[in-house]
Amino acid sequence: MNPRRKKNTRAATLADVGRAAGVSAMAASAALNETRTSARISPETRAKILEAAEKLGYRPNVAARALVKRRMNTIGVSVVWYGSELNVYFIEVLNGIIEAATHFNQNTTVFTFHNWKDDIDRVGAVCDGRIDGMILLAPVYSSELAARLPLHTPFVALHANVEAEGVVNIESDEERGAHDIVEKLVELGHRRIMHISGPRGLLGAERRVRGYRAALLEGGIEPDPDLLISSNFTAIDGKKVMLEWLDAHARPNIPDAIFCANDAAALGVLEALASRGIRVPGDVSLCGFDDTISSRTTVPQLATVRQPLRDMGGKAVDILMQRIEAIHGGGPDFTHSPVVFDTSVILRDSVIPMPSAQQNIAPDLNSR
Amino acid sequence: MNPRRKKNTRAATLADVGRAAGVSAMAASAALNETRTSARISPETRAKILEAAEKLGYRPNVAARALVKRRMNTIGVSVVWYGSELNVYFIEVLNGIIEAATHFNQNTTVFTFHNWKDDIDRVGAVCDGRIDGMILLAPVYSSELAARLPLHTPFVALHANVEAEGVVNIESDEERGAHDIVEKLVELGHRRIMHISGPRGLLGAERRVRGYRAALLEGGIEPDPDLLISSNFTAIDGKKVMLEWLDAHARPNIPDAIFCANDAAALGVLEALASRGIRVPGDVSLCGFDDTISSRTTVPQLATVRQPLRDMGGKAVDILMQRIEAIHGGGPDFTHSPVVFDTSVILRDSVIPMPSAQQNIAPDLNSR
DNA sequence: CTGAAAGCGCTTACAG
DNA sequence: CTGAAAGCGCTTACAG
Repeated sequence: MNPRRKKNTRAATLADVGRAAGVSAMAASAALNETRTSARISPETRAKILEAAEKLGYRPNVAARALVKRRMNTIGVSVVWYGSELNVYFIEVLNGIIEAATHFNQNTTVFTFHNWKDDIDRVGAVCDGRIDGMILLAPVYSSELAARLPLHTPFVALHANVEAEGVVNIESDEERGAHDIVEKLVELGHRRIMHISGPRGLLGAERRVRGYRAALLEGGIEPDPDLLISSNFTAIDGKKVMLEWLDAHARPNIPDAIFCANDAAALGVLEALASRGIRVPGDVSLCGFDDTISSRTTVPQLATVRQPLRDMGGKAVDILMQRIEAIHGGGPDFTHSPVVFDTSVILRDSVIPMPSAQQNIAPDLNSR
Repeated sequence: MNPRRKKNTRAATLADVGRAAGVSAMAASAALNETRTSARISPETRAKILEAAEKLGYRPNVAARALVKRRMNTIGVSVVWYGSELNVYFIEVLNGIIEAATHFNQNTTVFTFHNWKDDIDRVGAVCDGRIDGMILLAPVYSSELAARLPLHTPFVALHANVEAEGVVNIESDEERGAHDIVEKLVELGHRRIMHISGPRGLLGAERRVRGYRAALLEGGIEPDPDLLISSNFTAIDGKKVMLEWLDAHARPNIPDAIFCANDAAALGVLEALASRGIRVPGDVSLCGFDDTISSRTTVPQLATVRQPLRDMGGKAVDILMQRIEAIHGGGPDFTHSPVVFDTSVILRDSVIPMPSAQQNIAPDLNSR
């Protein structure tokens, strides 16, 4: 256009391709898209078009296509950052989401918020044509706020802490998982079992507390309020509350075992214990929840409850895609009932039988 | 909610807003965007327009806007997954990227590839208007391939392993970092210092090897080829190569200290040593590189070289934004020279003075 | 100061 | 079978 050489090379358009091949832009579109109607393009013409496109490095402009197709081929993921650390839980789920999205030829874009309550409008604001659907990751909001989500965008939630009408939730049997790992600790001879919970009131945190209490009671152990500490699912806070507890209690009173509401908190606890010279698992057994990468990169490796985070992320995409297809017509209908995944206990080096149960064995051998 | 169950709720358009307010779509646009020309909208009209927009839940369609503005307000991040595990290095960098992008009001979309060499075309394919610029994370490709990157999209690389023309690279002084930590080991009395490197040939791996060698030579130690092992930056392979080396060597020949090319490899080495009853740091000192979260969650905590990964991610966004602004006119010019961050040695419990230098001290006291 | 028109790049539906 | 036209939703540039 401009005879003066401009710095920014402009991307080639369909019109450019058509011009180079001596056909109309429309013919180029038909040939490149292999639409039904492209049968009418003669093989030679089509070859010329493909060649021109290749030579010009033609890429269909996604915004233009989206405008007419009303489809961006992109799914959004909304997540809140607590503090400023992206946690590993999120990464595992994102892993599954990206993988599944790629399988459907969809892009994934991540939106981060500070706070579900205040930012729910921003979640809605993002539904402006840039995404075809949205996955809400561990959302916490009121149902009134949830009602403000735009109707024209389909939503799927994962680990939702509140039920929103018409939003399918993907979850795991957290209460069962918590129960099973605490039951295991009891079987191994531990009696004074501490739980470092998530924020009280959140569905996920409460379910884990319920499982913990149930397993204790089944084992004939009366839950000790002094051994139930509330934290917020982060390593930093896990470390903090553990140190505070240790400061307030004499060394002989440390628990036999500690069950943390998630792996991140367990990492913080591990740091706190190490800094006070309390050995894991020699002095206290420790376990987490989630089976994130980090549970395998601690030394000792962390016993935990596995929820198939990656699969759960993938499932969220599957369901979201069904809803998107349904909206765009043609797709089969979808279900509104929550999807519940099983959990399983993963025993690793951080948990050993209560030492008193084997006091004739030298301490060294406990850690192999 | 909707009793009519109108499935296909369509998002409100500017025309809808204009109609509701009794003005043209263009007037609505001017009022809502507060453009210079919007001064001409009377306060009453503007109020009516804002009210109508609010009531209709109007959101400017991003695809339409992008089409005319040639701007998506989205930056892409390209990353290769080795195996199927997203590693912690990536998480830290992504943290910084998302944070900075949010600050500039930009979205971040992550593209994952299997292999830089084969997928470089796919990196280009993604430059189709959906992103305004791209960050390449630790890319490995040939400069010929790099030349195929679309000219119309600005790129910034982080930890690039090959230099591509016109692509600014963000890096850290890895050679210096490796040198400094090995120098420290020498100062502490260690002589037989092993290095478990990254894949030979990769820029980052070579720089660390060079720093290692230089520090040895400065300390009057002739590098021993038997103590230089090549691995691939993963925990799994780090464990494997360490075990192989131990199998091939008699116990008295184990090194005084081991410097791993990254933290992940060091975790694997830690496992390998533990499985053979070799104590860290009692029998051998160990250190990594990167200062990822995992270096703080091992017992003992891992000495390492810190590179400010998060800041580096943020810097990549800063520079990319400059280039994007420059292309869209108006912005200040940008530099093509690489940006080099400082590294620093972080000493932690996994490194102690060479025991022979303090043989009168009981082993227990070494680990506090 | 105002509104009508053109155009971003593409696809779909419709005449010829 | 083919090309010309309309339109997706928005903003910019241009007449009145």
